[in-house]
Amino acid sequence: MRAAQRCFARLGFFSTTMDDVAAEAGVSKGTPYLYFESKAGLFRALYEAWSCGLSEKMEAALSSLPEFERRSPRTNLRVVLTAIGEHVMAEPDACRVLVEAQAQARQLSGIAEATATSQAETLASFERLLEAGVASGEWRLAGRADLHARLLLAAVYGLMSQWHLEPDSFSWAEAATALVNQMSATADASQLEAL
Amino acid sequence: MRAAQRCFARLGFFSTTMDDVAAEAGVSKGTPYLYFESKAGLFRALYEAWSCGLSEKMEAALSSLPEFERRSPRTNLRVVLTAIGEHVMAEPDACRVLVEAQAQARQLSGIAEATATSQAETLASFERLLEAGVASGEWRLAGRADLHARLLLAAVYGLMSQWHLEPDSFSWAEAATALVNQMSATADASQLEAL
Amino acid sequence: MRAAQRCFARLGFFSTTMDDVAAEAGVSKGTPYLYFESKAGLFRALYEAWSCGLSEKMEAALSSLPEFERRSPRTNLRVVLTAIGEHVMAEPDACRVLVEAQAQARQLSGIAEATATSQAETLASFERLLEAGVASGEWRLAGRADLHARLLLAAVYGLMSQWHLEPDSFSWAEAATALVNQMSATADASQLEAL
Amino acid sequence: MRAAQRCFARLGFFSTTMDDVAAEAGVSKGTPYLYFESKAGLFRALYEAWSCGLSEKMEAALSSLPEFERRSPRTNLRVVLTAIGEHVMAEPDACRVLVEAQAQARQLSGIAEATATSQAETLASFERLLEAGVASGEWRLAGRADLHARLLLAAVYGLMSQWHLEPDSFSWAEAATALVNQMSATADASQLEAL
DNA sequence: TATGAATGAGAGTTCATTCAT
DNA sequence: GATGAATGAACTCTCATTCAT
Repeated sequence: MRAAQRCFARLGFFSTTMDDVAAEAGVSKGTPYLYFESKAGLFRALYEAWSCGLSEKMEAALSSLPEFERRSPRTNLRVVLTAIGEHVMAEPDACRVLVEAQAQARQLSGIAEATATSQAETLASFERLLEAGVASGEWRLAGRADLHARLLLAAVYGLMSQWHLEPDSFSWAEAATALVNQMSATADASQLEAL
Repeated sequence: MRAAQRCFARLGFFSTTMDDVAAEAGVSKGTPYLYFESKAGLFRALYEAWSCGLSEKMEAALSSLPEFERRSPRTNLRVVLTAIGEHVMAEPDACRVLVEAQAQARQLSGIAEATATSQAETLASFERLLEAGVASGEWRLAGRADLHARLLLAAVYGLMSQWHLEPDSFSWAEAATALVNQMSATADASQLEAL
Repeated sequence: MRAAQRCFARLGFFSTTMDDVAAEAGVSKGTPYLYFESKAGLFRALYEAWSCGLSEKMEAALSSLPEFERRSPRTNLRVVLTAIGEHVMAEPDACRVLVEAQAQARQLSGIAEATATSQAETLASFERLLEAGVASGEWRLAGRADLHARLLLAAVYGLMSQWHLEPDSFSWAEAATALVNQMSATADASQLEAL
Repeated sequence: MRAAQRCFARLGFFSTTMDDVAAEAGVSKGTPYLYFESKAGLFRALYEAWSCGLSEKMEAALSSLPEFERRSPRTNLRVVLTAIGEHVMAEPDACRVLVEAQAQARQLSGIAEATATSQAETLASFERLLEAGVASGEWRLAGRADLHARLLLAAVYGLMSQWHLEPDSFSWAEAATALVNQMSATADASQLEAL
């Protein structure tokens, strides 16, 4: 029942009651318990579904294209960020669930591990992407790929966070482009410096 | 009672009970109500205290130095990011409160406005900073100062968010340096392009 | 749950806890809230049920008899007072609820209007009754039907009030008879005076 | 501190807090406890003061006049009812306290006995008054002096009760006159019947 | 499979009362 | 005598969860 997502997105985990969820889904109070162990379990399921979806989309966006290695790292990064943006904008409610899950990770049983895993995955993806750029010789990051990956992750998470509060305050596409430019410029600058 | 901060930081707003707060503070259940209207009021007070402190530190870090205009924008940015980092690291619990407040802004009565205000302020600070760099002729951002300010904000918030989950997973100082470098490189690149 | 009535009757609205009510009803703490919005709502429901019942009984006692107009006003009044007496004695606990509701009308949200309405109704009933007696030519009240109606109401309420404190201190039937006699004598005296 | 009276009159015993009382009196929270044992004690003191005052006024109104025995029972009754009316209208707040005390007598520790005593006294006063009328030969009540005394008490209490809810809904003076007339007419009628 | 009445632990909050100053 | 900060028991109400139907 992904109608529960709407509730969590609207009210947050703690302010949503199971009655809300049941009502939104058009079923009775006991029904959700037939499919989910508990409120927390339901939330976790939602979180996991979407964060897996995000990972998959990212991977798909990259690896499904045959000439991955030969494309410029700029393009690769843009593809990934665009995939994220599309995923976010396709399901704003899921995005809100994710933002809350991340912020509450330490309080929500079972979420902590899930977010840790998911973050680590995303971080690794970014890192691979950056290192591929370095390996191709086009970028130079002076051994800080992990640091820049983390900055990317931070920026992406920060953008999602702002976006869930005020969806119209900025354009994901522009922000993504700017992020790509920053990263490129940084890599190029390192290049120049190194010369 | 900033001992309440520890509770909120440890358990989050909703999982913290007023009994927890009272016990942590070593007083009895009714006492917090002598100083704060409600649980939400207490949380709001904590949030506001720290986010004001943050603004002040940022402003102080910049404006107290006489030669603001003549310093390089790189330095200015570093000073600000360092001030933020120090504030965060000085009071990790407060930082956690802020991260939660931001994520829960729509559910916590009175917090929504406060976070909006605080974000807008920070955004404006960053924008002024970037524009000063542009005005000095050292930086060039092709009229996207607001966009880059938002990216900065996103990155900072994202870093805080990661840091509150795993304080030791990266170094604030390094991340700040990298951020400064990114911004500089971006500005320089725009410079070059424009030539 | 009219078992709640027993609690309110025994302890009064403020000294009764919802736990008391639940225990008396043999259900658990939360159950009453499935049927009543709040403690005040429960009380109001009880009050309204009984005061409606009272009105109905009064009306029924009078109007169901076909020869209303032709009976002596003495008889009519006695019928009404007897109906009240029976209602009171049938449910002493409800009577106590009513007495408290009346006395606390200004403090109990929602009760004020209800009591005002209920009193106005009863007053109007009494007035109609007295005026019917006047109209029939048997009684004469020199245009003070409203005043005497109010005195009747006061006496009835005063009797209920005393009765709820000490049920055995007097006999409703005798008191009712005496009231009828007073009213008759008053009307007859006005008659005589007027000759 | 009779300023407490205002609070109890306005909000009722249970809805009045000791803070209200202290604030109304312009002293601090602890001060009332220097003069009264407890909230209930304060309430009791108020109740007793006024109900004693009422008794005294009634007695004074009657007995201070030398020719008590020779005056007509009509006049005596009117004097007493007028004394009550004046007492009520002089201190509406006290009247409200009394009405509540009566209604809550069974819940308010120490009030039950006080109201019982006070009611018994008033009842006895009325009875003496009626019996004096009988003894003088002017009235005849066929041995029901106690019953009529009780009706008088009920009417008086009922009037106070209505008056505290809507002070302007009727005139005490008129009501008192009507009551006197009722009683007289009743007595005269008994007289006639007996002839 | 689905229901929804019932549960009961536990939350936030109030307030009469105390007592060191 | 007067204060008012502190107490903590007790209250109303909520809601995740269960289970007989």
